[in-house]
Amino acid sequence: MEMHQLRYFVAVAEELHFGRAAERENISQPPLSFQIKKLEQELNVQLFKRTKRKVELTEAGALLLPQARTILADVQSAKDTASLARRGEIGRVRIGFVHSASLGYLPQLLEPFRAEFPRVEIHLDEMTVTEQLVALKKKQIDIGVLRPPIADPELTSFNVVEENFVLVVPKTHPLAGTPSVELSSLAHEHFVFYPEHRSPAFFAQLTKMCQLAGFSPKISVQANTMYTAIGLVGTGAGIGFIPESVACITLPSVSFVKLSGTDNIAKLDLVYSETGLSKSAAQVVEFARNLL
Amino acid sequence: MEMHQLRYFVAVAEELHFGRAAERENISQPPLSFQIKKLEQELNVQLFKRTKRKVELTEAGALLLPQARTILADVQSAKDTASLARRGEIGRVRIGFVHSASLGYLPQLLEPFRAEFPRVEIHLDEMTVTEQLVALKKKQIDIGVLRPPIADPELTSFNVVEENFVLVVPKTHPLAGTPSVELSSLAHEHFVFYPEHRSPAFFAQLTKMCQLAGFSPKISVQANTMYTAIGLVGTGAGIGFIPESVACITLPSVSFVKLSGTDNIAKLDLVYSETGLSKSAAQVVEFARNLL
DNA sequence: TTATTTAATACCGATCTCGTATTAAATGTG
DNA sequence: CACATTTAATACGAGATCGGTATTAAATAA
Repeated sequence: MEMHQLRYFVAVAEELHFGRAAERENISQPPLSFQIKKLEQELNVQLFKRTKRKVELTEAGALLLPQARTILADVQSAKDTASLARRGEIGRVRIGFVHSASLGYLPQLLEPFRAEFPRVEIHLDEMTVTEQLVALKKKQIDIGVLRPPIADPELTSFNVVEENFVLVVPKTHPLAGTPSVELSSLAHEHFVFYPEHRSPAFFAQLTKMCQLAGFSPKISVQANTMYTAIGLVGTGAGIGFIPESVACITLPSVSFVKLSGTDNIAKLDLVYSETGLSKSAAQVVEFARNLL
Repeated sequence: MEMHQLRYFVAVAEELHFGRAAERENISQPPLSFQIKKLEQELNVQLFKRTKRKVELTEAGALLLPQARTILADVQSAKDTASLARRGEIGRVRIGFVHSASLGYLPQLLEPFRAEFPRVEIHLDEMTVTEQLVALKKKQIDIGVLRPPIADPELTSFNVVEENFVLVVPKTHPLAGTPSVELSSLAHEHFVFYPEHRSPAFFAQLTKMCQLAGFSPKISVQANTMYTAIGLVGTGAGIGFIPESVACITLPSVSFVKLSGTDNIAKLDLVYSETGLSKSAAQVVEFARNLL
């Protein structure tokens, strides 16, 4: 049972006329008659009752017709799928991201992307920067969203978000309610920090930021996520830094204070490996680039 | 996109090895490679990532695989359908029947038939004898179940049920409760009869039966169905005849009495036209014949 | 009876598929 | 590091298949 035989069968079944069906299929009538006969021989059943004057479907033909149509439609749909896949408009993209990207950048990127590419399945995994770099190498994720800088020469990256840090303080702290504060005035404070092993570069950035302001931060406790950091600040464990976009999480026990001064910028980069990047992942990358 | 290309594609996708896939499809490796390449060219997308050492599906290939399997399975199912249709084990059979056959004969025939041929769709239409004969000619039904005799030489028929008539009388009638009665003793009674136009032969049979017993029946009212006849007897409109199998319908207001004497046989015939009988209808006819 | 319509048949040429032989490249081994 | 082995791709030729043209046979209509 060949594809063209099914096409021819459907054409004859719909036209009920070999000549017109042949015309519709852009072949001449004799080979069409031949192919129908061949199909009938293979199935060992008469599909059409034909007199010299009239063609009609047999019971078997009528049963076969909808199935033939389904098969041809499925073939078309398979072709469409291939076409979408070629353009990266269908597929699966696995994205790793640091927890702090989930509030600001990720929705900003993915909401419009999903609207334009509804058939691209996005698989999200919250991971540390370190984990993301490993997963990118192992091809376990296609794209990482993390805090720069990254050193690996095999990975491509570009900056997608730049925002200021803000200070989180307990409601009971003298700074609570202050519009802004100089970083250098915080030398005596105790800090809720982030563990070095999860994001060495981010840790280094924060430390260097403090040192440029003239002090070494006294770390009272380390929090795995910024959400817990805010919580810990609320319990009086110290004060902390978070990127502005995370400050949309408010607790009754904490206040946010602007940091004045330069070089207190929290960056977010999109990272991927050029080699073996899937078409749909490339679409996400391109989309992110155009968003800038 | 040809059928064999889909088969080859699925084989390679499952084996992930051109040599083994070729063996499985009973062709040699070069033409298989060629067909896959051709398919990729038509779809304009790479389906496999192949090094000289390893074959794996691309994203597009992985998306195509389930669809290809579906298509191949549907083709197989279409072949199965054709095979069943050839043997008359699938299809639609339209059966016309007189109302009085619905209680006794029809379930007796159709219940075991449906068990053996579950994919044959049975379409039932309650019709008068006259209507059935017309519908058979017009090919509106495939088979009729009616009360003989029939005269048409183009129709084939055989007897499927022979049963005695019983007498229906009101509970208040002197005969109520009597075990049996001679037909000839009913000359003075009024009868609930059946209209001649619905089944001329049946009407004639009943009339002749009475005349052989020595009287002409006095008809008080005519009932379209035997069910209404029983009801009318219950209201005191007269007494009536029904085939034994219909006597399973009881009303508190009526009694049934056996008729003694010969030639009071109600017959039911199965009728069909040999010409243009569908395979599945032929299966029903054969099944009915074997049931005897 | 004749003209017309329509599917089937006969035959030929072009294309396609498949097989054999061979090549090229990657991996594993002595 | 050279060599054997594995595996997919390439080259080419034989046979099958498909489709085209010309024609035939049969059924209907005039």
